Amino acid sequence: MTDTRFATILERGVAEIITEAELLRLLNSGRILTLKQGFDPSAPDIHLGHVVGLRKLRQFQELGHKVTLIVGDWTARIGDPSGQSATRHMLSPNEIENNAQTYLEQFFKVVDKDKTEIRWQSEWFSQFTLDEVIRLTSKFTIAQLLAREDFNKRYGSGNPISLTEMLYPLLQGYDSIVIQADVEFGGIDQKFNCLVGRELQQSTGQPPQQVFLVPLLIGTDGHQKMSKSLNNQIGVAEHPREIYGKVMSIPDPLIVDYFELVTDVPEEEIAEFKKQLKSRSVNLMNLKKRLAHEIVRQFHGKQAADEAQEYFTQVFQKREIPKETRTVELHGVVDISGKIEVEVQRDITSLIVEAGLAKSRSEANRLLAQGAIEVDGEKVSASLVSLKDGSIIKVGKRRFLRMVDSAKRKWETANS
RNA sequence: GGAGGGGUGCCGGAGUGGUUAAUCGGAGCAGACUGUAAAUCUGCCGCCCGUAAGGGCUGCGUAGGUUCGAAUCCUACCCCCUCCA
Repeated sequence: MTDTRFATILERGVAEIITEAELLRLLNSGRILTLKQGFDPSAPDIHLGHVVGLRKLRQFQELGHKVTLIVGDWTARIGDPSGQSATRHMLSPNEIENNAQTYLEQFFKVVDKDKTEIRWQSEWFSQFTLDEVIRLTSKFTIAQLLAREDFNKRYGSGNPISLTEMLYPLLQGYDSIVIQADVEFGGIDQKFNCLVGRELQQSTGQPPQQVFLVPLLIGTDGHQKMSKSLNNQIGVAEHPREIYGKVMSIPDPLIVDYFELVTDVPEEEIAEFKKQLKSRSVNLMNLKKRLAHEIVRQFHGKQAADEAQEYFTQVFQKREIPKETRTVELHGVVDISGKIEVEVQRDITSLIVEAGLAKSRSEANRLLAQGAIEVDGEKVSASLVSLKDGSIIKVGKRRFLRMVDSAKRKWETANS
């Protein structure tokens, strides 16, 4: 915009900035800004949806600013307002601690640890008195809270809203006062909560924080925002192959969004992609492979990304057996007298249940009946199958198992 | 304080005495097609035993009861929601 130095940071992957002019002024002031980011330790796993905002934090850090990460151990205790039947159990201090730990590990895959300060809500909320609660709540009216879209919808349609849900944004806002946040980051769905922080800061004479809202990333289902509870997420801590595969499975129209929001691929290149997509002069699958590679590399390094790509090509495009497969001991190939039996009969359904390729015996039976099980490339229909050392069992498209008989191997080395 | 509505499988939501492991939709899984895309078609979709045919167990908020038989009827209890005050 006005300043080319901040062009990318203020334009790419941004849903809304409140207020942009003020934020620009702060950026130009030369002051080290306090960037606020909060999280509830109730959901420790970070997925690509979170990464959109975290990447922004990172970009600000690269300009020299400082992140203050707030561990919402108190808001998590109240329970995030979203479930109707959500019988949310109180998190134990232990769980919170563990969740926070997991979260931090993943958080610092994106955000610079050295420029981050971690604060716990309990530092201030555990001392909170009723007097302070009353003072805090007195600053807001029901009408103000009902202005929030989701509350309003629920209220209008006769759905319940609990008091603690109303308290939630106030607590989050209070955090901003304590750490004197200059900018709060969040997804566009956090707009209301962040704005409450602004109001609260003003009411105590603090300059109001700027609010930096990023778009919500659509999940692998192609419709709804990425979220763990919708099971359409791609977690940053997932296995590289898994991340790669999940990216490959996103619907095509999402490709450009993903490039923009979760990769560093330059804007010009993305513009080129768009052009190519329009004229259909690019192979979509290759573009997607590039995307998947970029994303895996970001969290697990180039080597892992290469490996995941190779795996994908091999297993899904060429339909080959992956090089490394889980192995399972196949007993009984060598009989008591030491003679080698070439094959052994095994009950395939119980075998794949034991190996964890199917959840239950019933499921295994179903898979068998549906022709989803192959042994050494041959579809299996009876439950008794002949296996030998080195046999490969394939269940569905992507579950593999290699049978190994170490006794046989030993026998062979001993007799050679 | 008063009145009313409701608790069914992962989710939504039918079902008011037997043919109900429970209609239907979504999600999920598998097969065909394929680019682990989209679209489409087909099948599956509680657990256990059985190669199979088949059998057993558990299940409609909880606990009892009526009945040859209950998600469905009765009793008590628990929980949730809405409206009025």
